[in-house]
Amino acid sequence: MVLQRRLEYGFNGYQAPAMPRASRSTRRRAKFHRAEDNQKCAFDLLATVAGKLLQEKEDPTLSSDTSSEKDQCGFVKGCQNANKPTKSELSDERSCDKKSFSYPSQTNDKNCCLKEFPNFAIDGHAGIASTVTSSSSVERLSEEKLVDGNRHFNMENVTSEVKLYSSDYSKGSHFKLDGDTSKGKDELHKFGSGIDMCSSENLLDENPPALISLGGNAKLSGYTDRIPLSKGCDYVPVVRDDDENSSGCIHPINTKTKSCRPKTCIGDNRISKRLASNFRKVAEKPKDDTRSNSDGDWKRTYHSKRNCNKHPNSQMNIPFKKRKFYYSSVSNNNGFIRSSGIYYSPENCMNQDACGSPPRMHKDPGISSLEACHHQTLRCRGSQVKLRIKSFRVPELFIEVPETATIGSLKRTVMDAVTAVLGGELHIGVFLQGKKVRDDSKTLLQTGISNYNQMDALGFTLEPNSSQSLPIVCAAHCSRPSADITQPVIRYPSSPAVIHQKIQGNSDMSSEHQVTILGSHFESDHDSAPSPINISVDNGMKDSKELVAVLEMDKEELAMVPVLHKPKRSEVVQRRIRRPFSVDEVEALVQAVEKLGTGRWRDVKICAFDNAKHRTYVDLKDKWKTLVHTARISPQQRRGEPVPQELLDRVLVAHSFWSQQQTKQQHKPHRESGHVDGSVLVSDFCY
DNA sequence: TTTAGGG
DNA sequence: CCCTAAA
Repeated sequence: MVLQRRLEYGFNGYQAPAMPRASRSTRRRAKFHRAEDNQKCAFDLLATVAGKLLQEKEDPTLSSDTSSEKDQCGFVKGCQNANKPTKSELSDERSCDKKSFSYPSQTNDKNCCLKEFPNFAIDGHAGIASTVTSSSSVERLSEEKLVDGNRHFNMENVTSEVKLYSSDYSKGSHFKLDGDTSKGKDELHKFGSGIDMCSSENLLDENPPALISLGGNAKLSGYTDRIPLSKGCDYVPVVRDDDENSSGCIHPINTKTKSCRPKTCIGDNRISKRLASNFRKVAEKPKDDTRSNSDGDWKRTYHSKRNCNKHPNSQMNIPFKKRKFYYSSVSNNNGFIRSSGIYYSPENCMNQDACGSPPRMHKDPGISSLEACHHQTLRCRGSQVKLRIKSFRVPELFIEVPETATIGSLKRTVMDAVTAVLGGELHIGVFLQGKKVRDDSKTLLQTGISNYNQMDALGFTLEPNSSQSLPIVCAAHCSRPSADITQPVIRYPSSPAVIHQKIQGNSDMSSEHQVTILGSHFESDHDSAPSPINISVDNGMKDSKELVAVLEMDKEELAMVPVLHKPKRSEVVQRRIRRPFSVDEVEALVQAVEKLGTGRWRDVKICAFDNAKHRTYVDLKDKWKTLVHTARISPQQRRGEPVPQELLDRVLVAHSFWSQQQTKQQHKPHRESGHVDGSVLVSDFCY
């Protein structure tokens, strides 16, 4: 149920200047200290999406697993004498535990309603409006779209636009890319800035979307760096998606501040800081695997997960990744940005006849690939082909935020959306005469690119990586029967059925026209590395998610081909979903700790949570920590599902007891691991 | 890998 | 829950 009316912002692609990624440390600072910081990166955004979605979409398998009942007494008896069990003893414990105690079933099943949360759709249709949203949102969005002729908002940077849709007629909103002319030329040379999303009211009438001009370098408030933006922006009219059927995939984003979030929201802003380490660890945490496994064999699950990680489908569950961009560019007198580290190697084409290998991109790791040049030029100088990218277009984006959202959060959301698009791993597609050139082994000459007369027919596209960029959350088509809660129910729409899109060609500068200008109608590339955001468009234009590079002839400029820094796949990670312990789980934990004591979390895990794949011994340790804390605070201060006081009392007793035991053993290091004391005392806990 | 403890 | 030093 929609609790709030939301503003929905449609972002058509806009000129993509270098979109920086704040350093990790910066992000962390920003997250912790500046809630309104516009540097909040897209990772947070996506992580929030993922987390929210996951939370809302509990594992149906676990949720439905209500058959098991635990035999508390059996559990205790089985472990009664296992105060300090050896490995073999633990094996015995396990067997007895399994027989007598079953991991409490999940009870916190939740519906999959996502519409309460702001929906955020990143739709990579280059120049074509599209909507990716939940069905519920779609309805609302569609209604508003159909009725709302005003409130559109265009944010354009060269060939881009940002549209804002709102059902609220009383207000107007718009964004603008704030050209920062206050900075000197030196600033123009810097990369790493953002876009200043300014908002004002009553600026829009019922006509057309406000178009925002750009000049100089746009900035995003809060950014310390500047991105030089190309001048001479041209505008693209709003092209809206009026397809009521636009549904299937949603990208919920919680843009609220922490205080505004639903209590169960887990999409906290701490996500990104853990990305790096998670990237490293995701594959080495077998017990982190919470994938539901009917046979309870976590090892098998572990292996399957490992294998799954190598599988494309698995990668598609990875919603975001750590990205690092380096910017080192200079702008020439023409205002173009030159990336000296990326260029077509002349040697590859000097001797085209003998050049059996395709032109290779030489990439300086220190050079950003997002340096969208003002113009992309391809020309032939003898046998040497030089290219320059004129501009990249950011696919249109649709976001949805509550009306109560702050301007700052709105800015941040927009920034995140843009960053998410630009930060994804991209591939380069080459189009010639409207046909996609698929054979990488062909030479330019063989392909015809070296033909000067056909230069106008050459086009480049930035194609989001199918496994990483632009994660789209699919709410309506999540077909994972044994969905692992920790494995985000996130997928990239690879089927046209997932996302519907229409082109509203009501303007002379529609996206279609732009594409026409590019000299190509884009052929579908479904058969080759299906783009995660392939959109079915009824005009034949496909791969609309691609960022389009405009080619222009330029006889002066050095060839430059922007290329995105390719993040390592191993950096992809997803924060585990928060799954509060149920009372049954707490009870199981308490019993296990009563028996085994604190400090033996692995044993506790094996003993009481062996079948709970998503509970690691670290989790259990953490839970015990919180339980002790909870037991010590007043009931009024406690949050979440109330834990029976009886359990909390036991927690305190067990905790004090085992703390005492630890102290004793520290004073008696010579003593055996406490079998005698333990068994005697532990028996007190076995009622 | 586990434990322990801070974040 | 995450992260990580230390064992």
